[in-house]
Amino acid sequence: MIQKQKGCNDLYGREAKIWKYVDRMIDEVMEKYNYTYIRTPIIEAKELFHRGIGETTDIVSKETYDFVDRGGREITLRPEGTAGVVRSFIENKMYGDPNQPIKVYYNGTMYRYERPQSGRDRELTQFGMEVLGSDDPLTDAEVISLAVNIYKMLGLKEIKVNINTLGDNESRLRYREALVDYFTPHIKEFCEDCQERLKKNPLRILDCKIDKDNAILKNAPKTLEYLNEESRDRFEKVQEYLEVLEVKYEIDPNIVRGLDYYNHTVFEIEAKVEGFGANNVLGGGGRYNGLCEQLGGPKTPCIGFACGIGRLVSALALEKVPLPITEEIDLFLMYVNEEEKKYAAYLSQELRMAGFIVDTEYIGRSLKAQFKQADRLNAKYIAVLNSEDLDRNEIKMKNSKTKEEEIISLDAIIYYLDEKLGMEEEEENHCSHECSGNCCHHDE
RNA sequence: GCGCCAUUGGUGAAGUGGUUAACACGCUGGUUUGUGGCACCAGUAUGCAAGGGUUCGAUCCCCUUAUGACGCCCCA
Repeated sequence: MIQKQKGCNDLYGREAKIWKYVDRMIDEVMEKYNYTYIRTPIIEAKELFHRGIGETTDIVSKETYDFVDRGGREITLRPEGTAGVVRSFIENKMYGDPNQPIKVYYNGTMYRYERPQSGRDRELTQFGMEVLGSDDPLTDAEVISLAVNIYKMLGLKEIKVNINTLGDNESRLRYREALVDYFTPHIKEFCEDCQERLKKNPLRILDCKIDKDNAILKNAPKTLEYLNEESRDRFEKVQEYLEVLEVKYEIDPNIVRGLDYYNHTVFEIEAKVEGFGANNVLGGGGRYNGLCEQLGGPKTPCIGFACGIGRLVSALALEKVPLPITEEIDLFLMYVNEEEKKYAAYLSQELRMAGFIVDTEYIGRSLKAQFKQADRLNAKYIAVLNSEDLDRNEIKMKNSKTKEEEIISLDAIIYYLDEKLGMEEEEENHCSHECSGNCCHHDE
């Protein structure tokens, strides 16, 4: 048997409906914030990621899918969304658009050659947004609140926002040096990974899981102490705007983002749900004022955010958030003989065009089995086609719930369904029944 | 890249170095000459991830590969 590739997933059935729903909600919220959709290619020049994300990051040094195409070009499957968006911004000269800043969002698959585990796949779907062309701290706050609002809109309650600032390049470099100076005399007391990190990315030592209780680590210099005045003011402004936007957040000086291009504001949004695996970060982002220039474009301040949809969907499931996913059809058409079957085919098409969700029998089941099938499909109504009825221009309709049967005129079927289904909907809106799961969507 | 555990019908799974691989659900048919969801009866893996090895004999032991779960590194 040919199996799917490691760490990739087939999406179908109920799960696919959930993803589609999440996609729709993302579109809806993004539209309100006036972000426009952008789709960039999954394949890009290898160089884009090497120059953009940083040669030393693991993501680029050992986790990309690289190949040489038939024309000898070095291609990489995108491991994240930002680099492609910035490439597009430069290539399409969006910086020349009078309508600044450019606010875009994307939603697509990314590829990382990693060992799969809980919350991590090789093919992952992320949505994210980028604001290109503004250094206003309000954009930082807005991107964070936008992300939070998407989670809220979907019904997630247990989320936590952690923010930090890396400062501008000058502050960042000074801090990095201070850290190296601080840790170097004691590095032997730390784990092997940390010894390696001291050389490659000393900021990472700060959130080491093994050495987290080490007093030396706890007393390590904090980013905030190394900010120059401008960076500190900027960070304060971001916090002021977050308060205006009523976003609850915590400052976590240990947040270090994985990609080299970040400076100033960085943030992560965690799901605080029982049962989430080791990877409980739903999404993260930050400001990257240097990336555009680094990729050969004009100096352009930008900020962005990205979220793994797989993790988001898991969080929704773990929090048991009710979703408006319908798994019902309006009508199932049953038949036995060929004449009835032809009429069923014709009638189902007519009714579908009239706006109803209609299904019928395709594999020659017995009438009894067709009833079971209608039941499985959660058909609200069942039409039992009978040659004799049809000859009289009539059809027998059965309400699945009440078991009531009525013989009605074929000419009246659309009117009949409209009325009956409309009544049901009204009942649902009043929500007289116990919704134990996913039939109703309650606004808070 | 490293570690640990796993892989048995449509599904959830039990199980053993040796004639017919439990049980449950589902599915199909019947009891019911065209009305289901209940009940009862019958049928439903020549097969235990793939390949190789050990053995008189392997689903069970060993090796390799693939995939899955979880963790480390790293990251969303």
